Order: sequence, then C-alpha cells, then structure tokens
Amino acid sequence: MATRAEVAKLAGVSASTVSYALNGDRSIKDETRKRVLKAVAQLNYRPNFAAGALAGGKSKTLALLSPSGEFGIALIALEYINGASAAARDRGYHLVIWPSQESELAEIQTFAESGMISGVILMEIQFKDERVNYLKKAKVPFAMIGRTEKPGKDSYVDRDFIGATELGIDYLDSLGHKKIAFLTTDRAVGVDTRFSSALVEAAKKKKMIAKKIQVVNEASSGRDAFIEFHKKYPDFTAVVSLNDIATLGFISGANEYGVKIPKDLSIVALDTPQNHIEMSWPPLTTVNLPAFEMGAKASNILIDQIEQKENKQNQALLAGELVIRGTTAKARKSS
Amino acid sequence: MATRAEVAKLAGVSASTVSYALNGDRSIKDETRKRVLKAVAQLNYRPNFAAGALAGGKSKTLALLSPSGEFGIALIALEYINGASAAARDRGYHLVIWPSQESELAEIQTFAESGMISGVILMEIQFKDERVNYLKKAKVPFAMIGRTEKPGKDSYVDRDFIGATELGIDYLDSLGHKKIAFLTTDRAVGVDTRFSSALVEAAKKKKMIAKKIQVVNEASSGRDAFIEFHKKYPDFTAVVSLNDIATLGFISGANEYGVKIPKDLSIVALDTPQNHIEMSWPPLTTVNLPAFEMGAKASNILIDQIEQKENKQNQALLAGELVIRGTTAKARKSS
DNA sequence: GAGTTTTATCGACACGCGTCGACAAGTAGT
DNA sequence: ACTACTTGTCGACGCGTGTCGATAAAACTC
Repeated sequence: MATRAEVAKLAGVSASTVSYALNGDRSIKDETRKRVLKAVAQLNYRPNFAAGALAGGKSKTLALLSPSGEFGIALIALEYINGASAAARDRGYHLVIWPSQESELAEIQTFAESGMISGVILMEIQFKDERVNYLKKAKVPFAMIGRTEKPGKDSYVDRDFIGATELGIDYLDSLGHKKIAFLTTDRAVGVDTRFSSALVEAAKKKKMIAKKIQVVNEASSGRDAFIEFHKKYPDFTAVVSLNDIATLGFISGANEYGVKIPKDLSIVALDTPQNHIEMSWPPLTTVNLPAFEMGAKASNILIDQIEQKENKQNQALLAGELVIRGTTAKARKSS
Repeated sequence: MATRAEVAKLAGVSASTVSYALNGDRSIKDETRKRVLKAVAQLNYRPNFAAGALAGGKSKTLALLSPSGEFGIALIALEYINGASAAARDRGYHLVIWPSQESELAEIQTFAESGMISGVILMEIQFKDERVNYLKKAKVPFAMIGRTEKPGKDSYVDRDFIGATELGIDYLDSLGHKKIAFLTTDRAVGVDTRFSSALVEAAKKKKMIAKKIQVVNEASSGRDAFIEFHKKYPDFTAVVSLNDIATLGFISGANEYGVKIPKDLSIVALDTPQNHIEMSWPPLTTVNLPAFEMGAKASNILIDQIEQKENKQNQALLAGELVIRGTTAKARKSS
C-alpha cells in the first residue's frame, strides 16, 4: 500500500503538504493540489485508517446499536442499517454493528474514548431511554432513529406520523370510506401512541369514525383482530394498520372468513417495510416507510455533528409516500 | 483514557512488559502478570484500537459484504449479521457492514491492505462467484455463508441441505403423506438446486412421489403456485416449500380457495427465517434455518483463519431442527 | 519602498502500541 | 568452574498520519 510519503515524493512536495491538500485545512496552491491528486490516483493511495485515527483522534467509524432485545430484531432494522451504512461510506466513514444489551452500555463510552468509535446511531428509541441519557453524559455524539418523548436538541430522524397518517386517511376518504378501524400495538405510553393519536386526529379532520383495535406484534393477534372487527364493526369498510406483522394475520383472517379484499374491505398499512409488502396477497396499499432514507439521514446528521457542522439541521421527519397497490378500493355501499 | 504507559507505571514495570503480559507472546513471571492485570482493571485500561492496528497491522475488524443486489436484501441477512457480529465481539473483533456492488470489489483489497480489514465474510454465494476468486487472488482472508460449487479448502458455513430436507420429509412420511409437491426457485444451475435435489433424493428414499413447482421469490408467485398445485395435483396431501416468501403466498391461495390447513393440506417450510414464521396463520411447521448460529460460526471460522489456527475445522454444515407448529397434520385419506 | 499581512510550503513531533535486540539472572550440562 | 541455554525484563524504534510552528515568498498598505 502506498503511503503519504510516497505520494509526496511523486508529487514533488512534502508529506504535510499532501495532508493539507487532501484535507483542505490550509490553503494550497491549486496547481500543487492537482499534482498531489494526480499522484494519489496514480498510486491508488488511501490514507491508512489506523494511522489517521491514532494521530487525529478521529476514527471515522460509527457504531449502530442493534438491539437484540426481547422482541428479536425487527426486520425494518435491516433497511435502516443498509441506509446508514451506505451513507456513512459515502462520507468516508464505516459502520459497525453492535448487538447491544443495556448492561454493556458502559462499554460504549470506553470504546469511544479509546478512539474506536466516533459516534453512535440508536434505534428502537423508547419514550424514556436510558441509553440516551448515558450517551449524553458520556459526551458520545449520537443520533436516533426514532425519538424520545422530549428530544430537545438531540439529533434524530423519525417518521412524520402526522404526515403519514394523513396520506392514508385522506386517500381512504377520497374513496368514500367513512367508518374505519385501526390496528395498533399502542402498549402503554410509548412511541406507538404518537401514531395512534395522529391517526385519530387525521380521522377527525375528515369526520370519519375511527375505532381502535388493540393488537400485539404477531400474525395470530392480527387474525384475532379480524374476528373482533368482523363481529363488532360489520358496517365498517376500511382498516388502517399500524403494525406490519399483525396486518398479515388480519388478511389471513379475512381470507378465512370469506371477506374479499379490496371489494368488501380496504386496508392501508402505515408501517410496513418494503420486504413485507410482497409477502401478502393482494399486495398491500401502504404509506411506505422510507427506512433506507431514514438510516442514511441518521448517518449524515451524526457525521455533521461529529464534524461540528453545527449550522446544519439535525432533526428530520420523513412521511413516506402513499403507494396504491391491491388492498384498497371504493367503499362498498353501506347496507 | 488510560494508556499503556500509565498501566506500566502503576504496576511498576516497563511499557513493553505490559504488552507482553497482555498478549502473552513472551514468558512473564506470574506475579508480574498479576500486578499488570490488576493495574489494567484499576485504570479500566483498554488498548487503543488505532494504535494497535497501526503498530501491529492487526485491525481486529471484519467486513461483512452485504449484497445490495437485484433482489434487495434478504431478510435472513439480518440474522446472519447479528450472529456474526455477536461472535466477532466475543472474540474482540468488530464487524463492519459493507453494502457492496461488485464494481467496488477492488476497494476491498485496498482496505485490507490499508490495515482496516482483517477479513471478509461473504453472503449470498453463487456457484461461480467472482468475489471468491478476487479475494483469493488478493489474499484477503474470507469465509462464506453458503458455498460455491467447488469450495475446495475455502472456509464456509452452509446449510446441511440433505439433513434439513430429510428432517422434513421423514416427518411428513411419518404422518402418512405419500404424494407431495415442492416449491422451489431453482433458477438455472445454482445453490437452489442443491436443495431441490436433496429433496428429490430424500423423497425417493421414502418412496414418495415428489413433484416440483417452480416459483419466484414473491408472494404472488406462491399464490399462482397454489392454483397450479390445486389443479394439477388434487390428490396430493402435502407441500414442502423451499422459498419463504412464496410460502406465504401459497397459504393465502389455499385460504382463498377454501382449502384448510392443516386438515386438507400439510405444509413444511424449509428455508424460513425466524421472523417470517410468525407472519403466517396458522404458524408454519418448519425445519428452521439456524441463521444466527451460521453467522456466528462464520465469524469464528474466519477469526481462526486470521489467527492462523490452522488445525481448526474451517467448514461447517448446519441442518437446523424440525419445529412442529400448526401447518402439518396426518394425511387425509385419499379419495 | 519599508512595513504588514496573507499565502503556500516544509520539517518536526506526537499519537499508543507491537516487537526486536540487549541484557541480567537463573538453570543445566559437562 | 566454564559454557550454553532459558527466563524475565527493559529500552528503543517504527508504524503513517494530523497538526503546530517556522519560514520564505507574495500580496497588500500608506
């Protein structure tokens, strides 16, 4: 591997000039820079990662804490990871995956101090999240995918719940649906409630009746939800689902009971990763979750922060887009 | 962060002695080592990652090439990643995720040479895989999850296709199923054919009739497959699926046509990640794919190789276990 | 045109660790 | 008692980079 010294020799400059030409911290004559860049290309030079980290204290490595918690890893995590990783790479950073138990939190600080980690991306944020407090105290730069109850000035990327639900609700409204149910996990006070209450709000604006059906994150629960729905709300014409796994169970239930989708019943899923969409038949109409973009944005926000670009926006909400597929149609005439 | 020098001072020895005490490359008096370890604990010392990599050329970092190819990322990848990452960490390594296009292959060598990467884990291996040739030529240590047509002495972890299919087939046999169909993607000559032919073999042993139904990796294709199955093989009593996504579509199709599972038709899925199992109703009987373990094993094999433990086994096949859930029952009497 | 600031470059050093050679003290062989 | 080897420890150096201070040249200022 070529080193800085070799590049310097080939370009006919000193080693430090090469550094400055590449990192741009001091003014360099344009012609000199070009010579350096040419030499870099010729030798296929790439700064040694370890040396850079050692000398500058900048490891250019981000850690993504991948929670291996009680619910297993959410599928969606993969899209976040890929987005975050791709964006990091575009900016010359690496992303390491860190399956983390909370008990190992202290380790993060140690690693950050040892120069291994420049910053951390957090997923599956809780309303009150210890990890966030810890990272702030430890002064480790971080960005969240999701957000705490009161994120303040902390960096985050999250779903624009209001925007997303409105996309779904407005579309159903335009199809003539006036009575809908929605599936939500909504366990206690938590992130899910943001989604639920945004939905209630959006429905109210359109003067819809919106009833909540509680589910957990399992197909069987979705099936139970269908049975409940079928019994309690026979005249309802549409369902909005806020949980991807339950959606699939719900559809199974409908199939089983001979309820035709979308003729008898329309379904819009609001929180469905790309991979799940192809898993149901008919294909789901969704307000898609731009997970890849969210991951990418999280990386970028974090890197901005690490590099002290403080003027930049460090919070972002993404709504996603309505994608009309096979589970929605005009509301049937109410009998 | 504490440095080696501070540890040395506290323990009353020289810096190099600390090194040797920790890495064990030279003999150290037992009492001295204990003093050093005590000082390490007291200061919460952790060797600086960058310095170690720079000095010794050992980065203790593995890269996992995550193919962002035409089919998108397979869900299963996430379980591999988590397994690989956890195992790597247990051995003091890190795992970085590398969304890779083939065009960027050359980059890998550069990174490996620049000391950033000690080894590479490859997924989604093709029968003829350019990446493998490249890595061999570049002398970058690597391990595969999956394997090429002729892996030779290359390191890999793969599914034990024969074992896995036999688990499924033998179970169906024990339930009295004698005529079965199987769903496979089996596109041209490739990894899928290993699975297919293992299945044909296993069925032959049990004197079953086994008919192949071609699918692609989509729910809709699974639904089409059901329709084909229903028409062509009305007297068949069981289906083995080798493709997870298609399985779900197949079940939707059965629901739609009023075919009851498992009463009328048994289904065993052989290639189903944990997360998908909960997505169907009834829950799938599977020969589960031990993806986490496979990822972990891949890391361990790779690290053994990097650390030159050449005596160790560097190839492994894992069959998984039969998990009986809700989609299998005794064969119905053939009419 | 003398003084002052800016621009462009260089040399030197530090970052924290792995590892080689040196060396003192101990052990074994004869 | 002399050599030959082993054990345990130390000092010194180098890995390749970022960055500070110095310096020479160029560009302004009045």
